[in-house]
Amino acid sequence: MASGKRDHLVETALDLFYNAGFHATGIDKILETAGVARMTLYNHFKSKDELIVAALRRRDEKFRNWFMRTVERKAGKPQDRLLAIFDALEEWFSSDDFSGCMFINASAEFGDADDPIHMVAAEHKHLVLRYLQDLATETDASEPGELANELMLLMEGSIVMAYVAGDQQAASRARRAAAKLVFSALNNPS
Amino acid sequence: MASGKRDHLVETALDLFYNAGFHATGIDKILETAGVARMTLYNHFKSKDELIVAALRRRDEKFRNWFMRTVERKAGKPQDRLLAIFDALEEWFSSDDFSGCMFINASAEFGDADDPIHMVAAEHKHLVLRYLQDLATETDASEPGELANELMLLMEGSIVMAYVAGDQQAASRARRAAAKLVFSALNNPS
DNA sequence: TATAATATAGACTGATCAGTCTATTTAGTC
DNA sequence: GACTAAATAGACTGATCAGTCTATATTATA
Repeated sequence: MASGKRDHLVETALDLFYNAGFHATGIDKILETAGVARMTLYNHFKSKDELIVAALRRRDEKFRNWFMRTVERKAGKPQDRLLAIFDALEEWFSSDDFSGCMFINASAEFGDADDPIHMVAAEHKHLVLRYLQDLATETDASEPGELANELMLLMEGSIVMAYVAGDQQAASRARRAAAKLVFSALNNPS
Repeated sequence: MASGKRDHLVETALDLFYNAGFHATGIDKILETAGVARMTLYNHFKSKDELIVAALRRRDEKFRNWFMRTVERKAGKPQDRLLAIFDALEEWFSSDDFSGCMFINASAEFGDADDPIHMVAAEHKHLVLRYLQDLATETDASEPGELANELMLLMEGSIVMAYVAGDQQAASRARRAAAKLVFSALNNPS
């Protein structure tokens, strides 16, 4: 058994960090919530920053799994899946514990691009972008890479508008814009 | 003289909060940097949170002034200005002290939508959106409100990709996507 | 020069922070 | 039952946190 305590700590830290922020969540709060002893944490992680990195890696794994499964459940044809992205986002935004994108939040608190925490956030965005590129490549888009980047911008923009400005329609707005860009990419061979 | 000390405190706090984050920046650091006494701060502000709100209000004022002036300097015709938005962003992204959008960062640390700090951030996004709507209304776009919302998504998305993922081309990518949406809005009366 | 407002230094509180250490107990393996 | 690894409680450090208080000094106005 590769330590269920470690798993439980990561999961607990993930929830607390996501809902209350990284600096605002103290080690004591995590230990108390997880019901785990202090030294158990420091036997598994060298520092709080390492725990943060572990929590972000788990979040990346869980989020992308959920995201890809949801997109692929909502639509079958490639170009439909490009729009289903925004249906998945809408579901996310309206869920009870939506607190924005944890990786945008992490970058906000750890702004140095060389910080390992920031680097995990960057990596997450690259992985999401790669997924969009995979989807776009399956369509007849003239430049799938460019289309994927455009949809990525709309995706990130809708996350920000939903979270910061509280725009309830951010996802559907992004979807309509995406439809135009997809249409354009499919009908404008360059 | 309406207290130059207060102004100096707000300005100093603005710089520190923007570069290092809100929780990570202590009162002591602000006082030391500003060269101001402790009680001077607490005579002007009831709490750190009030200072944060004041700093964000100043940032909103300074940023939007710079942004609008820059857009209007870069282009004259309404539809050109809609694209000049992204030239202004490119300038911002490549400046030395770019640390993302301070209001996105603030929302990340103060996630509760009812928090006065989060509310100032939301207000900022609404004001930026209103500016885009004003620009779009001056064009012949069939639905200027929708176009403005679409460009807003691209703008916020490019900020995220530039800051979190370190995408150096985020602004120019957004500009190309915006050009397609502007073209679509000008040639598809609905 | 007298008055009043503003700013000063710096001590102080009580809480919280991340991280270390020790001694004990629990749990799994042979 | 013996041995080993993992987890436990909890005290402790030294730093830092936001915020309060006091007594003094500076500054501007009248």
